[in-house]
Amino acid sequence: MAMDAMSSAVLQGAWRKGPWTALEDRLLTEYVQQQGEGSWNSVAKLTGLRRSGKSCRLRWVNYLRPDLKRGKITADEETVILQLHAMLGNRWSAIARCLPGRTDNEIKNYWRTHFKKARPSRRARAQLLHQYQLQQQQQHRQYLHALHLLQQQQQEMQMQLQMEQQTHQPQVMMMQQQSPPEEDQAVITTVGNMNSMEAAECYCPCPAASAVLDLPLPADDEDALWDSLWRLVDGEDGSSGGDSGEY
DNA sequence: AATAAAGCCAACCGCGGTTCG
DNA sequence: TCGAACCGCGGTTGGCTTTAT
Repeated sequence: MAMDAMSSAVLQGAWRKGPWTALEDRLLTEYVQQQGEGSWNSVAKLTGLRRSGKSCRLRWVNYLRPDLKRGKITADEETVILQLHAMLGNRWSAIARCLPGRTDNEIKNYWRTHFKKARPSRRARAQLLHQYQLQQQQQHRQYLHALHLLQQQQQEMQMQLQMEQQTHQPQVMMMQQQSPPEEDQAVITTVGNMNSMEAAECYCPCPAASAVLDLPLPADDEDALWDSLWRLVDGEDGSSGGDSGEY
């Protein structure tokens, strides 16, 4: 009996895995037609399917749902995927909700196979560029602010030294105990401990990002630039191999 | 024609959030 | 309030198919 097999499977934890058969598909479809979606863990109890609730849900959502759109991703859908991915990142389910009939798994697989290491669309490139420019501007402002505070501090110390020389009074010690606000102190400490090269890297931490700011670029250099950018986005250090795990 | 490499996709796994008793 | 069960999501894997050599 199916129920006997199911009970045994449940008790032993021996859920069936691997590709679904036509019979399993039919049982699951009938279950959803009668019970509706949800309560996936009760599918095995009511149908005799030796599949976990998780597996049943996945099979239904990704393959059996009647509103699924079959066939290749169209150019329009591809555009939507690229635009939404530029905005949302790897939030596949959110992207899928904007593409009726497509599943998050389908979109995820499509992205991986078509765009994972490919040159981004113009819009996606513009977005990436914009992010870099904002980051650079923010770092530039922080750098200038830190420099300004450093100069102020140096001027104050010079004035103190001059006053000390003029009055021969130990006021310097008193003045040195006055501290700038905490956050300024942190910046001063950070920048103050840097040599000029480190400060420059703080402002402009990677060659690819620097190059972005120098647009427009010759077409030949642009490809190299985007390669650099992708490596940066992927977090590569130049020694990575294989294709598992990274986006 | 044989075979290695790459492409593709269905399915599984682990984790985090939500619901319920 | 807390813990177990359930659900959904993103990442990863395994295997089949197609393409290149």
